[in-house]
Amino acid sequence: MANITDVARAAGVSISTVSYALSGNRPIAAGTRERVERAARELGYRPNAGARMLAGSRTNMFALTAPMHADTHPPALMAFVLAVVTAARSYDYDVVLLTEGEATTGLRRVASSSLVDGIIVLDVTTDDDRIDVIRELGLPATLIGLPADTAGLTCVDLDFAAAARLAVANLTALGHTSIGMMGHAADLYDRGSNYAPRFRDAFLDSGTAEVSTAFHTTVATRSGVEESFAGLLKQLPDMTAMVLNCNENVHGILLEILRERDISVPGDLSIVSACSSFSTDHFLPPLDVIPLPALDSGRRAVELVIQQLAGFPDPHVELIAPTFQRKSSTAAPRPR
Amino acid sequence: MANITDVARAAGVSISTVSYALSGNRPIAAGTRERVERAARELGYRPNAGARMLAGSRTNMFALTAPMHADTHPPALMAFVLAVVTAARSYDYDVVLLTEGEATTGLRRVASSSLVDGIIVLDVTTDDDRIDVIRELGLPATLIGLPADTAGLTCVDLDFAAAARLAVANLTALGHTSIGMMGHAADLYDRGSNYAPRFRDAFLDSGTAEVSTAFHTTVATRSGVEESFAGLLKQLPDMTAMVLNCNENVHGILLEILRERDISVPGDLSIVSACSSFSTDHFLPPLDVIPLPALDSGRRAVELVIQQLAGFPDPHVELIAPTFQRKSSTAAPRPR
DNA sequence: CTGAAAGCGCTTACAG
DNA sequence: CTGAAAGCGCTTACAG
Repeated sequence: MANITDVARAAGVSISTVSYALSGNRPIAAGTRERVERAARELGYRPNAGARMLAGSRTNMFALTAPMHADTHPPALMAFVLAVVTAARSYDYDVVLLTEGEATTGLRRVASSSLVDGIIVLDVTTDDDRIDVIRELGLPATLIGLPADTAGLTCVDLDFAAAARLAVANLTALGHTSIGMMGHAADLYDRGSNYAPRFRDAFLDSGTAEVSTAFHTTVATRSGVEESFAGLLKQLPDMTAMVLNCNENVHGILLEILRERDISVPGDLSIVSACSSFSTDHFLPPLDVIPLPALDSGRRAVELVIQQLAGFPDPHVELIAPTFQRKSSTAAPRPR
Repeated sequence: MANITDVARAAGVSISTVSYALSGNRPIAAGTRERVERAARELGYRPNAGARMLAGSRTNMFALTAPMHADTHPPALMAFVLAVVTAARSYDYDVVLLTEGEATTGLRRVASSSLVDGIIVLDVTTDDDRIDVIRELGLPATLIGLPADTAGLTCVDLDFAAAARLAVANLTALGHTSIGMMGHAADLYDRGSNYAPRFRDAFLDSGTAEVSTAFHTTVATRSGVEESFAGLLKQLPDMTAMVLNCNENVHGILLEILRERDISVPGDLSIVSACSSFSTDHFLPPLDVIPLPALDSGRRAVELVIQQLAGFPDPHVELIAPTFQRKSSTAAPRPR
């Protein structure tokens, strides 16, 4: 493995010139830079990571803490993880993964050993143990998700309330006035996560004198979905549209039930899938969707850590605006 | 952040004694070691990661290359990723995640910058670009999955052929003689992955004069599952048992179809779910399952890299024996 | 049983 | 525009 001395010798310059030429940290004569670059290329030189961390002010490493607990939807978590890694690489950062088992201790460890320059926190819950550690460490960090107290923290998240309003707005624009929402399992609304209640509350608040809304939790089984659907129909006998904020299986089961009962989508019932981490294209019909923006969230989280590293702390909460993707599952309600 | 000099001063010893006392790399008087340990604890000392990498022969970092392509089942990938990270941590190793976008270049990069001591390769396909790079780099590495040519490589994988035989053996032991297999989508058998065909071939080879077997690919939609099921019944009109080697949605859809047709499980039809990365407990009935051993695979992959680091290369393929978990979806076939 | 010192490979002030 | 040198914080042969 060629080191900086080898490159300097090959290029006929000093090692400091090699360092500066490759890092761009000071102006170098064009000819010199070219000779250095060629020598580096020919020798397959890559700066030693450990030496760089030790000598420089940056480690070029982020920690990504990605716990996996009962409520975690693995595909969604995976999407965020990949988004963060990809975004980090675009800034020449590598990502060290920290798991549930070593959540707070892992953060302390990577921070105090100066392994990482910054931290990205995934799947934040309302009262998350990791939050206090993040505050205490004072390292650049961005949370994806909202804890109860965001003071002093930088957070990115989908605007779940706006997503609910957007779903309803699209349906009311088509003429719907009776809209049911099939939600997650009940315990998700009681436990630490807050995205589910944020969506639900904004959905219910969208109800007006003209537009009736109703909400029902859903257990992700056949009977659970049947019960949820029946519960919504009981509250809204004239329901012509549904907003789904629940997992992929529930989507499939619901469409199944509708098919059996000859309720056509979108003829008899319009459906919008909201905050979904999966594609809705394989459903019959493909469902209109407000996607969970994993890619945007990951990219933005990385950008915000990079900004903090550049000396602009500016703690704040950034809510990502939802987008509506029209597929084939919404239409005007049938005239009565 | 306290460094080794601070600890040495506090403990009244030299920095080499601190290093040796904490690493255990040479015998230290008990009293001295205790003083050093206390000083380190009180100062919250943690060796600087970069300095350690540079001075030592180890970086205490692994690279985990986890591509996500069309055939990847995200929850399964996530399970392997978490298993590897957890296992690595038990050896005081951190894991840097490499994604699809930077598969081969990422491996070269982390290797030539001496960022990692070893590599774990996930989701290996038959002709995987990363394999040549792994061979070329010569770093300790373990693949989870089997490439076409395993010469010189260390590989861990579930014994998919044994899993197929185990599924069939459990069913024949109950008296079944006509067993259908619902497989993945057709293109998975044509493309790079080899676990799917390994399972299928061993399944079909389990057929004997007494036991008939049939296989059908399955598209993960309602109509796809119906078609697959019909295809199996056509080949095996007396089918009394099924082996599922397909994704979670197909499981749910199949059970749905059976319920509609009043085919009871396991009364009329026994079912075994094979090589599944998800729990089968939430199905009605909970399905007997041969789990995909993500935890074991990850742990074993890490152990094998650690062994290579210790100077025992010993390239070989290690197939993990499948295990059968009885739930409530198999029974003796109804007497005709 | 312990210490003084070399050296790992960089980055970056300090000089010219 | 470039170089010589200090220094980052460790590990580990070398000495005693």
